[in-house]
Amino acid sequence: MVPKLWNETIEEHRRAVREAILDTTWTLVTERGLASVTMSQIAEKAGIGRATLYKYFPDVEAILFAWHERQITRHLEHLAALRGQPGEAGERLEAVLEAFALVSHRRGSHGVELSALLHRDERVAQAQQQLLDLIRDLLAEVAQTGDLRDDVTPEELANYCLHALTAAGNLPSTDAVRRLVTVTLAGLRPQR
Amino acid sequence: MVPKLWNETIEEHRRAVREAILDTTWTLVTERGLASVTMSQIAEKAGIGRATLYKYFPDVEAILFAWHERQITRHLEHLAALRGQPGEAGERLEAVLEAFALVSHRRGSHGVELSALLHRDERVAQAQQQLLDLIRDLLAEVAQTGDLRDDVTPEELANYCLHALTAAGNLPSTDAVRRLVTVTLAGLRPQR
DNA sequence: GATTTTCATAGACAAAATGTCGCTGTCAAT
DNA sequence: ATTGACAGCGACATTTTGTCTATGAAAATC
Repeated sequence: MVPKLWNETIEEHRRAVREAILDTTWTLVTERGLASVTMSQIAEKAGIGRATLYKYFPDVEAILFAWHERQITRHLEHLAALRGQPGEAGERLEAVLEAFALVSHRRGSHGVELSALLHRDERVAQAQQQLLDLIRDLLAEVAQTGDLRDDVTPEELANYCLHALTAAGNLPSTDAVRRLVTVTLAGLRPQR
Repeated sequence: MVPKLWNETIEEHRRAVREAILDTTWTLVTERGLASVTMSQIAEKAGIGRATLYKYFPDVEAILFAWHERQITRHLEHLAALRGQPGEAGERLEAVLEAFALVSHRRGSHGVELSALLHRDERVAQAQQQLLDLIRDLLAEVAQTGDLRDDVTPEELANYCLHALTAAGNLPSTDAVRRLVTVTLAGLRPQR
């Protein structure tokens, strides 16, 4: 799993080992379930000594934190790119929300499982906050155009959006995800 | 923690021990976090022998499953009672959704944490399904009155509701929870 | 009322997992 | 070429786990 001899620089090597640990751990979690994953198993499957593993992470939870942080960061980059594109604020909002819903849909109930479990972690919470900020700011933009209800703050609406869209994890088809986005957006519009 | 001598019937005693195990485990989880909770700790804190604990539950995960099942059952009874009261379908829907949101609000992020983690369990999934069914049926009733959008099935709308309302766990005040319910309901109404 | 059966409890043991220390060998800087 | 830094891992003490068995109290039977 991990190159035995260091062909690259040492820093690059450490990064590669770290990645391998993260991937291996995630594989084990999806295969055997969360509770049965041990440091011993991870080390063996990753092809490194158990003591070495402890040089990288203090325990299984820390590995899962790191894995989840990596996931969130990737998704954040994706969503930030969508948000930064040219166009109407309303359209960009829809694009971002749909992208988030599709991510939730792909990872199914597994991802939700962990994201909830790991909420307590400092860095994960921070990444989640960035996600919330991104939506909040976009909602504030939409508010400028008058296409947003004004009886609830963008902050609270962003919180509503993220939770509502995690429902995509339970849906069977991408069509259903589309409908979910539509419904969620309907909650945001100004009320007569 | 647990009565040493059996003053009650034996069945009653077992139930009491079981409850004590559930409560103790939950206390430990909230105090020290999920990963650090062991069967040894639980047995010690509950005041029973470790081997005895294994007669009740095979591992920590099973205890958490049971705890969560108990929680869901309690909430289900509460919500079912609200649903069965007399009155307009729309009003009962609002009452049920608000009650669910308040439950999510009270347990904060902790409860959500676990409810997600434990989704894989058979019985918990079943209980969650009952919750979904309850909302779905109520939504179908509302549909009869024409106060529900008809481009999405009650099934999917129920899924949307439950997830959107778990956002209450992140909210600071019950006023904010009220607003969340309002927004969520807005997503359900027929679109012009 | 005496007995037998049932079963809750916990002591004890083996196996597994954990966390750490120290030695070995490689990389990088001087 | 020498040396400091550090990745890797063997090995040990400790903790946790899972199970087996003995003890004794409650319930059932006679």
